Amino acid sequence: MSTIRKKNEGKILRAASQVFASEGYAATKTIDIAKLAGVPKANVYYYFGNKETLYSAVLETIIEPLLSATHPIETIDNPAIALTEYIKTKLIISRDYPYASKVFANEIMRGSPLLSPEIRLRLMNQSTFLLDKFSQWIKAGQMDDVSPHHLLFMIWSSTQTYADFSWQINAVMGKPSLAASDYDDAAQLISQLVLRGCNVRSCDNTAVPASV
Amino acid sequence: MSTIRKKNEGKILRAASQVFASEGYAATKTIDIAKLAGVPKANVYYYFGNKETLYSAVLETIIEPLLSATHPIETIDNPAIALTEYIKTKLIISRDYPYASKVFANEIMRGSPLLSPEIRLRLMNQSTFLLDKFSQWIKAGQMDDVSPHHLLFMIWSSTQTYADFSWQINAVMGKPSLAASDYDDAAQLISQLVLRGCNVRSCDNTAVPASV
DNA sequence: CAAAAAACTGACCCCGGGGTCAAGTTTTTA
DNA sequence: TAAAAACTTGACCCCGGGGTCAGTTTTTTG
Repeated sequence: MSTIRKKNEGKILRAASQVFASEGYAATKTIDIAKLAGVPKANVYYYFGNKETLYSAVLETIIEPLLSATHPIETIDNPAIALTEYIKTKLIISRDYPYASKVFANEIMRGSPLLSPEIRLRLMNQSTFLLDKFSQWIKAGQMDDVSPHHLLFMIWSSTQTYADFSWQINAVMGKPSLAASDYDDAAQLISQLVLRGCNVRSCDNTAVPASV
Repeated sequence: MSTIRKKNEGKILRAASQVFASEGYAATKTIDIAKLAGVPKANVYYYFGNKETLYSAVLETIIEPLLSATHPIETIDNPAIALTEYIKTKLIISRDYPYASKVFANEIMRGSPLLSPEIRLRLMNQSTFLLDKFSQWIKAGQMDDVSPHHLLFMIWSSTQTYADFSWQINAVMGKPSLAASDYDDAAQLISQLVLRGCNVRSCDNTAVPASV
């Protein structure tokens, strides 16, 4: 791929992420993406063919980070550390890919009509893996007998919310945007609720946050 | 208001909730609302004037339940019971108003461009009230010194997610729709995480769920 | 350095969906 | 029971936005 192509696809993709995130797929006008990217509208079509392909390309950008977010759960034995790291990773995704995260969330809300079946499958496999892992930990007595499904939904939603509802969160926090420390605070709170709430045992008792 | 008007406005409003929820504002065609309601498109305009007014009317339907959800926090002194009831109420809203909840969530995600300033204000006041209450409990030593903001976001997101991401949740649960007991399980899990996670003290120790 | 390939762009097409309207029909009112 | 008010509806208008294209410029290739 020529460097010109790479550069322009990048510009358009970044602009598209922003506009799709703030307007939603249907309300997005390709002319607005073009304007934000600083290219004529016809160029958007030259590089991506049509609006839906461009949208799919935006979706693709978040899949990789999303699929590798489970890395801590796959590689760390200690459930307290694994969960803490997973939560941290999910929050970092919300922070570092705010636009694509939002686009992805919207897609899922609509029943993922434009998501490729292959990606759907990989995401379903990932959630099955997570549920299995939680069940194992419960069986092994490493955490209380909570519902793995609902625990998973809680972790997903409370981390994802920082991207999806950033407007609301900024308003309630009374600031125009969150600082790195705010994400740290969120990670700390969510981890604490999960670890203490499920009574997660840590082998080396370094992972459970100190109580007051 | 004539009964004919009431009946038809109701039909159209219910249809509109569904279509707006599943398609989003921009992608919704008024003809689809009309079809679902079983009336000609011109009737939709006869009763609601235009698409945006109809959309606002749908939004209005969820405001009342949403604003009264804080009732437990306002009236119950015991934080353990108050929080448990609040979480339960929020989940019931997700369950009983799945369409309007989704429409509302979408509106908030977009920075609430179509929400009336008056409602915005009332919602902001409500969140300030909740934050104050949490702070009071912390100050009074009734719960650990957690971040009220992040705790609030966690409660909002983990209850709201059952409406917003119902597709995903049903898929991961492996069923076409959730049963009442699933919502009970969710309420139980979320309450447990909050109460134990924040070490909420209950005056009469009936509210903290038993550990395993 | 020519000619082929890639990139660029303004002008244009076209259709789908929001919204209107005029001519009805039904219901209410006095 | 008549006429006013409320309701119904098919047909229509219109424009905005997705998408195209032909002609040009720039870059690459051999």
